[in-house]
Amino acid sequence: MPELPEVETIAQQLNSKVCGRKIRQIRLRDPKLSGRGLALCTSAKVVRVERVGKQVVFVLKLPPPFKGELYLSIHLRMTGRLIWQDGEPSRADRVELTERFGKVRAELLLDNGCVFFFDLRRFGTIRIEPSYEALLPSGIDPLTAAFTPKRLFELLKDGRQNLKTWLLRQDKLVGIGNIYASEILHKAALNPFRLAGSVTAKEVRRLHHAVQSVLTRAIEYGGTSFSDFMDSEGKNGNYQGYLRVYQRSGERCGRCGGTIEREKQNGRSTFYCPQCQLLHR
DNA sequence: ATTATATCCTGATCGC
DNA sequence: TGCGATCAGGATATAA
Repeated sequence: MPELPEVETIAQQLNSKVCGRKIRQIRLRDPKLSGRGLALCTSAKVVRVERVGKQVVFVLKLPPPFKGELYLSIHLRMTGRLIWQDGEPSRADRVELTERFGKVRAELLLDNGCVFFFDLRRFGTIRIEPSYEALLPSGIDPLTAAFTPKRLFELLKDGRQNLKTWLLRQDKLVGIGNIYASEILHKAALNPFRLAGSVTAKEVRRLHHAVQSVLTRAIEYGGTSFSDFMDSEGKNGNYQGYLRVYQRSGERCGRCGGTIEREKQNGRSTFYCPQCQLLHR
């Protein structure tokens, strides 16, 4: 389940492989995927690969006579994976990859290798946009300078949802999913059941710091691998060893020794320590 | 207008 | 052994 750190990891890795390379062809192997605009990408050059929200975006420069850039966005949703393979993929390569990751949903053939898109549950999407603005989600990216405690406070202040559910809202902050929402609230020692709008200025500063530090640290460790995430090399991330609450119900809280619990909020599991996170409501 | 819920998918797991 | 039910959760369409 790729969230911001996992998508960032994949985008960085792919960028190092395909920056400056030429796209030879894009093949869609799943009729559920829209092929709109994809033909335009043939012979385009990859300017860079970057993360935009939770999307992996290939910034493309079109061959003459076209002008300007084109944006190929892949959203991995729940189970999407992008796996890089050097050189021309052989029949044996495909067989091996399919055994590991399932059916190929799409493939991007470049002049130095191939990006395979696997996606067990097929929630992921591919789309082409003619402008960068069209890609931008409405929420603010928590790893940009625009994300300040003041801004966070303003966003939170009218929130009538519980804090945990609020953190998952991509129209407010982009990139946080179910794993990091729990981790962030634990780090900030905040009650997941609190009304978002009830958080004080002091608490907002703690939350702001927790958002940035948890996400940054997770990127440093190459993301979290639970069941579905693997990087573009097909390897696991390492942050799962540093998770404090997620999937740790029944274990001891590393901060206060309390027992971590799991509870559903709006249909999604939340992991938290009742002893050090429920002090304020 | 804002928030809650159903939906999309498939494989793993569980109780009977 | 097998079968149906449940769970996992990102984002969106639809309902409340």
